[in-house]
Amino acid sequence: MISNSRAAHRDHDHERCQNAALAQARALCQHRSARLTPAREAVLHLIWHSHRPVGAYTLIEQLSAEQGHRVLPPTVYRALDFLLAQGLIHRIPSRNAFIGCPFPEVRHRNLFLLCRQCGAVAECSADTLDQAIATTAARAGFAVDGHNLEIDGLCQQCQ
Amino acid sequence: MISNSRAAHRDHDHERCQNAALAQARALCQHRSARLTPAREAVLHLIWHSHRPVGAYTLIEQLSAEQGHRVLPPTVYRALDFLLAQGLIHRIPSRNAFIGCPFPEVRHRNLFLLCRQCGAVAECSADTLDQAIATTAARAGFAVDGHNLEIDGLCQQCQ
DNA sequence: TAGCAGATGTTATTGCATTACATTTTTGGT
DNA sequence: ACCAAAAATGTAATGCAATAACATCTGCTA
Ligand SMILES: [Zn+2]
Ligand SMILES: [Zn+2]
Ligand SMILES: [Zn+2]
Ligand SMILES: [Zn+2]
Repeated sequence: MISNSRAAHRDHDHERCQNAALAQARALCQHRSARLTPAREAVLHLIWHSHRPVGAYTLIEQLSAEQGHRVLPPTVYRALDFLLAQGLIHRIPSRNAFIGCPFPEVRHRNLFLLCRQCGAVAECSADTLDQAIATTAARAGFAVDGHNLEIDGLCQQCQ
Repeated sequence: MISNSRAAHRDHDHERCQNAALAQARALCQHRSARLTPAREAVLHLIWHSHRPVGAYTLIEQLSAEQGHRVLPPTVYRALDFLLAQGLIHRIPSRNAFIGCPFPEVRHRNLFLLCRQCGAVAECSADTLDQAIATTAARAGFAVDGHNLEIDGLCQQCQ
């Protein structure tokens, strides 16, 4: 099992998270010949501002402030689409919000731990759990493409 | 494990599903002294029209047609809130839509099988899977309130 | 240098959900 | 039966999330 909950749900030097994520994104995009343009990188940087999911319109506001002129929805949504396609961010459906992926180089299913107190979201990837999900689906004769698991509760810090 | 996938993802006499759901809802509300008013029952009936999740604005249209006058959003959302609180329906966040719960009398976590072909959604309750989720969360020091698991893929009929 | 594909700018619209306040209906105590 | 409180419903307006459609620009390649 890999997880970023130790960082996400604790006090930590978050600039390291942010810098690491940006560096990794640049490396990954270079390797894939995908173009991490300034606009896309700016959105990714804003998303990594914290471990809390961010709404698209919040990003629009922040980006507008940063760039000194009014940024419109399609600009941000296009950047988000790119980042989603590259697996650099995830969308949290229950929140209509986006969060940075801490391990974009690894193919993985979606598994999030959402703390109702501090709002931070950690991501995990657990093969045993993915297996259990596959098994359950198989018992219903269901062929799995993918899944999204959101676990609500309290992180260790907030208990 | 309990599941309605045998019915939801196959040809079947769906009126029986609908009638059973309505009857059960009435019984449950009576037992709880919760008021399943005509408006609420009408919404529940519409939701049980099929095994596909329904959006709120679709319900608004259908209810308007049924009642012969313009029904406004808060009317439907209030009914939905009631039905959600009673566990008679669930919201599927990834679809912004609602679906009837086939076993509202049993306390359970959310686990849905969404067929990308036919659009039907089956619901399951699997203790072993709930356990696996709890275990995974526990390993991250996370105290679980609840979870929502949406599995995308193809149902047996559509494979 | 012409053409193309990808990326961005711009305007408008659609869909989903809630706030706030007025009115009506139901309920339980007298 | 009567009244007050609570619950439910009606109504208007608004806010937030996402997309459609079309124009323009940029960088690459033939
Ligand atoms: Zn961090
Ligand atoms: Zn991820
Ligand atoms: Zn049915
Ligand atoms: Zn259910």
